[in-house]
Amino acid sequence: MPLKKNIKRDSRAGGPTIATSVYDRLRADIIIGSLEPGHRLGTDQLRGRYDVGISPVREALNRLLAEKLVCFEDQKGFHVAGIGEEDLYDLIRMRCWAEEIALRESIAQSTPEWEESIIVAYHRLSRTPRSAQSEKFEFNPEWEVLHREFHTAFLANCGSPRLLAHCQLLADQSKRYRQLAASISYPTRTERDEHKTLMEMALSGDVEAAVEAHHAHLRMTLEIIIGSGLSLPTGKIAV
Amino acid sequence: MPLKKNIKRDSRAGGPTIATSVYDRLRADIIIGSLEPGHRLGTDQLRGRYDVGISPVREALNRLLAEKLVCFEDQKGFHVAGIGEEDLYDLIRMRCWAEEIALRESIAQSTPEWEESIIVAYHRLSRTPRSAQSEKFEFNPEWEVLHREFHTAFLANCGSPRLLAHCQLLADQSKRYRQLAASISYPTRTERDEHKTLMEMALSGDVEAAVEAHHAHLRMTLEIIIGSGLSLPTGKIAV
DNA sequence: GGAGAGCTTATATTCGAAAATATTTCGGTG
DNA sequence: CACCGAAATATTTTCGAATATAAGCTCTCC
Repeated sequence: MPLKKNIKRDSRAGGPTIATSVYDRLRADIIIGSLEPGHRLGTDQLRGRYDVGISPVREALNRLLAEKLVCFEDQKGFHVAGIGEEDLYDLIRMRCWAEEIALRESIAQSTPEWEESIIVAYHRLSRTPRSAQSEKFEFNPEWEVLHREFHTAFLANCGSPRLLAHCQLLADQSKRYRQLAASISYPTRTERDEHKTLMEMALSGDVEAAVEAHHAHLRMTLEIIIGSGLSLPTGKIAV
Repeated sequence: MPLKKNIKRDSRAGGPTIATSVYDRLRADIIIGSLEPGHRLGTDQLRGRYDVGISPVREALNRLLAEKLVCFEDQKGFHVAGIGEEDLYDLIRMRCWAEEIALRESIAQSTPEWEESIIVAYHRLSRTPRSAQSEKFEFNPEWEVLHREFHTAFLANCGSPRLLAHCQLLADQSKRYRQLAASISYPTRTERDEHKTLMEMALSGDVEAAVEAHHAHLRMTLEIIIGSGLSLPTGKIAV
């Protein structure tokens, strides 16, 4: 259950507003799945859940529209955006396009610093456990941060702030699917090996091999979920 | 000056909320430039400008974050996102990438309906005046709607809702630059000819020619603004 | 002269009640 | 039983005052 503390008690000077804190927690709850796709986000409900007033709740909800994790309709309020098979296809496809461009640009402008950042990111990621618990999959926030840094390292040299931002946004939108895939495939999938391959291919300078390895990695989420035969909840998709 | 009516007087049942109306007007004012890049968006100021309460103003501002037309900092409020030369380069480059993919996919899956939608959109656009006034450039909302429909027609067959949405978002983000370019180049630039070329190239089935014509068209905004020697206001860019 | 503390002013944020709107329930009629 | 309209209930949205925070200004001390 939600941890109901520290939002009101301490001074916020120089720190996040209540609205920003609610935003962070709402976002995390949607990504982890404790607020499920399609779920109504009623202001009274959230007020109770996060122990805050209506105004910060509404501010947070409006801000979450930017990430397409939330849908909104005038006078009908907000609900968690849906997920679905077709959307997953589209999202992975989109990620392959965007990240291919960024990867190609990054390799084309390869520098020693870029290469080193990938190696360091791989090293950090590989010494962190994928799951917070070993018997069953449990979201590990630390691994997630390092995982994002690892993947960002490949794209960071592309020279386009907007492209990089877009790749990040797509990665964020993939998180819900990735959590699902992780809980299905854990502990069978050896992501560490996949990450090593990505690094080696990128550092080899063989653009086509690097791109293909990258695509294969992104598609794994799709294959795991579709292969599981799991029926994804429908509900309105936000793109 | 802002038209201060019809927000409070009529029942809103089934229609847009006050917040949504403010959002629309704020957005339009930013794009047209009456709210300039870098401009502080104080809640008291906007309250007076749009004759509404603080809550709808804040709701609208939070929603505008999604389109990167507005920047926000906890406790420091909102301001209009900046524009700049480097950002313009990046944005055009990004648009070229994204729209190239969408155009290639659309041509690859060409259908008679797709072709017809382009022809109809061209016809509608070409019989509408670019400027609301002939002696000098004045924003013509009708032309803008048809212009967007024309460009969307080319990409709509790409089969990816997310890619199409992203192209739309990039086009929205380009609007400020496009208004600027239009006021510089009017009436010299003959956009109608450019649009005709785009149509012909796309319908010819020559993918490379169509893509190149498309890129050239997108780059015109960049060339007009850079060629004018105009110094773009700086200020924080939102990507 | 510069740095820091304290005070004042401006404005961002939050509060929670009131107003507006949507949804559900109930009763009447054909 | 089905449909419609009215009333009741639930929820969203807005209101505007109160509270919290940042920014600017002044004074004092080293």
